[in-house]
Amino acid sequence: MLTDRQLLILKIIVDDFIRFGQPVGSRTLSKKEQITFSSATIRNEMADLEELGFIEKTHISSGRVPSQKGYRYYVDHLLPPVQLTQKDVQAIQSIFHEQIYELEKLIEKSAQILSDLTNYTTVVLGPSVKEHKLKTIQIVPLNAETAVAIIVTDTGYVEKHVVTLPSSIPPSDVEKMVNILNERLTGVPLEDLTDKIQTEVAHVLREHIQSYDHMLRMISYSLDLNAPAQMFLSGKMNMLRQPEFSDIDKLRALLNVIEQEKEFYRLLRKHKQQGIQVKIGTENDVEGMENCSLITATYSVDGEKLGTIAVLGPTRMEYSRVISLLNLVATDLSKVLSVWYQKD
Amino acid sequence: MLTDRQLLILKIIVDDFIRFGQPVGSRTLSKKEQITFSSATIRNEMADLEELGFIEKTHISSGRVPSQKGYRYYVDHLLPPVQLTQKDVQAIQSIFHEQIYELEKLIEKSAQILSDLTNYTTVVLGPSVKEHKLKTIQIVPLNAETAVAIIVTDTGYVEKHVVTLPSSIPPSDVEKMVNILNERLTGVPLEDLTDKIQTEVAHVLREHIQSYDHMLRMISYSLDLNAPAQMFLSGKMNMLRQPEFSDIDKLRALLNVIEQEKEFYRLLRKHKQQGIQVKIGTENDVEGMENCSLITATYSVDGEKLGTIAVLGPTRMEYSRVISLLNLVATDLSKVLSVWYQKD
DNA sequence: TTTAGCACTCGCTTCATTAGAGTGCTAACA
DNA sequence: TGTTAGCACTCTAATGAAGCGAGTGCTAAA
Repeated sequence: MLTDRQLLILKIIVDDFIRFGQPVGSRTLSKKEQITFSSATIRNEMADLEELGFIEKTHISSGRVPSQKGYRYYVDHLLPPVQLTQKDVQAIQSIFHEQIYELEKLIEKSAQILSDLTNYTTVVLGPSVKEHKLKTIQIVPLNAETAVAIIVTDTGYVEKHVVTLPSSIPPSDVEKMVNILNERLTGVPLEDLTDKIQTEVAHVLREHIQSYDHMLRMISYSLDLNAPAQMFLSGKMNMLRQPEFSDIDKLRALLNVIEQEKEFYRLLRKHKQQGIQVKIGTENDVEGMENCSLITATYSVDGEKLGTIAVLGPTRMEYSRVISLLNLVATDLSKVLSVWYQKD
Repeated sequence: MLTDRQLLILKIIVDDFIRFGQPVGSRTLSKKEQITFSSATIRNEMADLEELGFIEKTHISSGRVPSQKGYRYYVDHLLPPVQLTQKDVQAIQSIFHEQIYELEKLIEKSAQILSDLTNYTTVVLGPSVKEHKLKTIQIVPLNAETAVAIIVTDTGYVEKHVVTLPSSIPPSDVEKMVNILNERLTGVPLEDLTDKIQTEVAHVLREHIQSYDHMLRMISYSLDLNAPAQMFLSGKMNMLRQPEFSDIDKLRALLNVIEQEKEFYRLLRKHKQQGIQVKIGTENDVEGMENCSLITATYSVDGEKLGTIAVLGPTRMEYSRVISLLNLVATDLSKVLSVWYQKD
C-alpha cells in the first residue's frame, strides 16, 4: 500500500505533468507549498513509486512522468475536487435552453460545445436507431423505374432508400402495400421489422399483391438500415494542437483512427452501465490510441441508456475538468430527452 | 519566348521533381537520355529560366524546383500525353457498372475511387439542391407537439425538419394544408418555393385553415434548406502522407481548410464553364493551400452543369494522371446521370 | 527517518569540421 | 557564336566534441 506521503507526491506529479507537460523533478516538487520535506526525501519516495510502476523516467536522469498505472490510480483515487467555472456551466446550459427539436442537432451541439470547451475531440453515439419505433413508411415514385422509400421513426429520425419499381407494377399495388405495411408495422421497433414482415405481413401481401416477390425484396432492402446508430464527431483537428502529437507518425496513426470512426463505434458501444468511464492509453486496445484517453458517459431516459458521449484527449488530459464537463452535458442531455420522450 | 531547348529542360525539371520531390541539378539533367548537351549548357539555360521566373532554387547552391509560374506553364503547354493503366480504367468503370440508384452513393463512390487511385483528397459538389423540383411534401406528426416535415425532390433527395405542431391545431387542417401544398407546388424548383408560397399558396391557405399564421411560419421554416448543395470529401487524411506536409504547421493549416469545408464549397462553385480547370498554389487564394493545387472538372447532363468534382493535391502533384482520371470519372458520371434524368 | 552533499548520467545546444551537391564564371574549343 | 571543361565558391546536412543544466542515486551525517 502507498503511504500518504507517496500519494501526495504521486498526485502532485500527475497534476503538474498534466498542467505543464514536462517531466517533474525532485527539485520542482520540493518547491511546492504542500511539500514540507526535502528533495532527497522526494527522490527516495519517487524511486519507490517508480519501482511500484506508478511513474517512470523518459531517460535515465530525467524527471518523472506518470505511467499508465499512475494515471489509473490518479483517476481512481486522487482526482481533485471539481470546480467548473461559471463560464463553462453557462456555455453548456445555453445550448439546452435553446429551442431545438431535432435530436441530431441537439447531439451535434452538445458534441461541439464539449470539444470547444476542452480543446479535445468529442464523439457522441446517438440512440440506437434499431430501438426506435416505426412511425410510418412512405413510397414516393420518382420516375418510371425508381421510387424512394422513406422510413420515419417516433423520434423523428428519417431514413431513405432509392429502390427500383418497374412500371409493370400497378400503382394501386404499391399503395395497397404501403397501407398494409403501415397498418401492421406502426409502433414496431426497427430491429424487429424484418421478423415481423416474415411472420405477419408476408402472407397478407401475397394475398393482395401481384408482384409479391419483387415488392417483398424491395421492402426488405429498404428496411435494411444503413446505420445501427448515428455517430457525431466534433473537434477532430483539436488533437493537432496537443504537443504530444507534434510527432508526425503518432499523429498519422491517431488521425487514421479518428477518420475511420468504426473503432469509436466499438468503444462507445462497449459502455453499457450508467456513469462515467475512463479508459487510459492501451486500455482502449486500439492501435494509434496508446497515447490517448477516452472518457465516456452515458445519457439516458428513465434509467434506460440511450447513447454515449465521450471525450478523446491525450493521456495527459485534464481528467478532472473533462469528467465534470461530461457529467454536466450528459445529465442535461438526459433531462431534455426525458421531456421529449415523455410526450409519446 | 522560350526556345525548344528551354522548354525541354523545363519539362524535364517539372517531371523529375513531381516524380522524386527533390530539387533537380544540372548533373542529374545531363544524364537524361533526351538531353544531348552538357551540364554547363544546362546551367546556362537554367539561369535564364530562373531569371524568367519558371524555376527557383531552394537555397543559393541547390538544384532547381519549379515555381508556381513554372507549374502553370507546364500545365498549360507541356503536359505529357496521358496514359492511364488498364487497372485505373477498370477500377473507375467498375463503379459505374454497379447497380446504384442513389445519387449520393454514386457521388460518394466516385470521390472514393478518385482519392484511392490518386492518394490525394477528392471533393465532389453535388447538384445544387435548389434546382431540384419538389416531388412531395409530407408532414408526419410525432407526438402532441411536434411533427416532422419531409421534402422529397424529383432526384430522390430527401430533407427533413422537425417542427412544432401544437395540439390546438386540428389534424384535418394539417392534412388540408399538405394537400394544398402538394397540389400547388409539385414540380416547382426548391429555390422558387418560398416565392410561390407567398404569391400563390398563401391566400388559399388563409381561406381554408384556422391557425394560418403558425402553419405558414412552420412551412416556411421547413422549406428553408440546410444545404444549398451536398458536398462529399474523400481521402482527407491522404495529405498526411505527402512529404511536403511533414511540416506540422503547414499540415495544421491545410487540415483546417479541409475540415472547414466552406472554402472548398466556394472554390468549386466558382467553376462554371465546362472542362478541366487547374488552380495552382496561391491561385486558389486560400490560406493554407499555398502548397496545394486543385484540379476541378464539371459533370453535366445535356450540356448543363450539375456539379463539380475536384482533386486536391500538393503543387507537386501528378497533373497529367489526375487530369485524365478526373476526366474519365466526370464523363462517366455525366453519362450515368444522363440516363437517369432522361426518364423524368 | 530525514537530509545535505557529491559524483554521475543524460539530453540539448552550440560550434567547428567535413563531404557532397550544385552553381556561376572563365577560358578554350568547334 | 554556341558549347563545353574546369575550377573556385556556396550552401546543406551530417558528424562529433564540449559545455551546460536538470535530475538522479548513493552515502554519511544529523
